[in-house]
Amino acid sequence: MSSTEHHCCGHTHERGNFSEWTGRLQSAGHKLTKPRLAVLELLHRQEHPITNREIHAELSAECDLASIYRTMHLLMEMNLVQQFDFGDGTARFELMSPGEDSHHHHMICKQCSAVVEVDHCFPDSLSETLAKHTGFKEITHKLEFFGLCPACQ
Amino acid sequence: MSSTEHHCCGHTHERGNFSEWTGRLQSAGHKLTKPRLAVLELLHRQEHPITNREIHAELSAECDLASIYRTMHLLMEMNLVQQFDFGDGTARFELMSPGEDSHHHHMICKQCSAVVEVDHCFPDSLSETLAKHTGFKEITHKLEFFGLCPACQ
DNA sequence: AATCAATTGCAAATGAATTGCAACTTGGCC
DNA sequence: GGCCAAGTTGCAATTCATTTGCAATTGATT
Repeated sequence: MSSTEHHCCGHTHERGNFSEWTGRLQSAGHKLTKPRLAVLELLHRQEHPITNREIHAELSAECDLASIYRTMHLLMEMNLVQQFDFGDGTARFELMSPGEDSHHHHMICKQCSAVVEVDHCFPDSLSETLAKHTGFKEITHKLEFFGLCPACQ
Repeated sequence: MSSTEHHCCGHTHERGNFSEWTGRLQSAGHKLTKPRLAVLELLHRQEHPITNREIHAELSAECDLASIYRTMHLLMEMNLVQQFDFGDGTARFELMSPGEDSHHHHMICKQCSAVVEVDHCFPDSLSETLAKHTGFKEITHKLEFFGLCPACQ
């Protein structure tokens, strides 16, 4: 067991605390397995959304690809991750603090795929207008921006 | 040849004129083949974006699925169709009048998949704001709305 | 009508995501 | 600490959208 150095109190280098997520899992009756902990820990260190394949590339020793997909489904159901679509046909996921509204979007460079977070969200105001115009309810949206980053221009 | 009733002057029931698209294809050096004409004609009759599989279901007699995919790539390169992503893992396409700015979005019912066009789009000035904040250029975006349509509420 | 490059159909390949199932952990219980 | 049942995992096989290789066909040109 040389690759799993995460003891019960060894998380001093990380921002936030794991118990936020592990607690949620456990109190919902889910097991705290090695693959789930590994995936959570990896997600926790990311600055930007990451694909299941990328996660598997890092965790191939501790976790099967299929389990990563299954873990991600679970985390989605529990609203612990947000899924994004950067338009390249593979889903990307980002860990989300439970409860907190972490609604945001991204700007992706068409050339080098650099990612910048976009915290402003314009469509929220539009959603209400749209609700009136269309009669739809419970409106959500998907919005991502694409462009050329400074380095690629 | 009972299913292909499209003679050279028999388009009286259609809005717009085909030559807008066929002309573009031809003058760009592409052949006016039966599959391409069939796809264009079908796209031309659609109110909403349609998938390649849906197109193939209607045109299985005149056109192979692979050719539909290839035709769609061609039309995309030539900016004659717009591609949309309704979040279900299959691309949808909509014919676009050449030149004309047909930028728009959609509202899709999460339950019955009903589609409504959304012509409103937040002002371009916001894209400029983003450009300033992020340093990105040539900014485009993908935006779709999801909700419950009146019938499904 | 002949020619040739572009295009097609078919079948096989790719890549993301899902699933069946036997073997294996986790967490609760004694 | 060891046992057990339910929940999970790994692996392999499957599904579904999309792409591609290639030989046969077709459209445009002469």
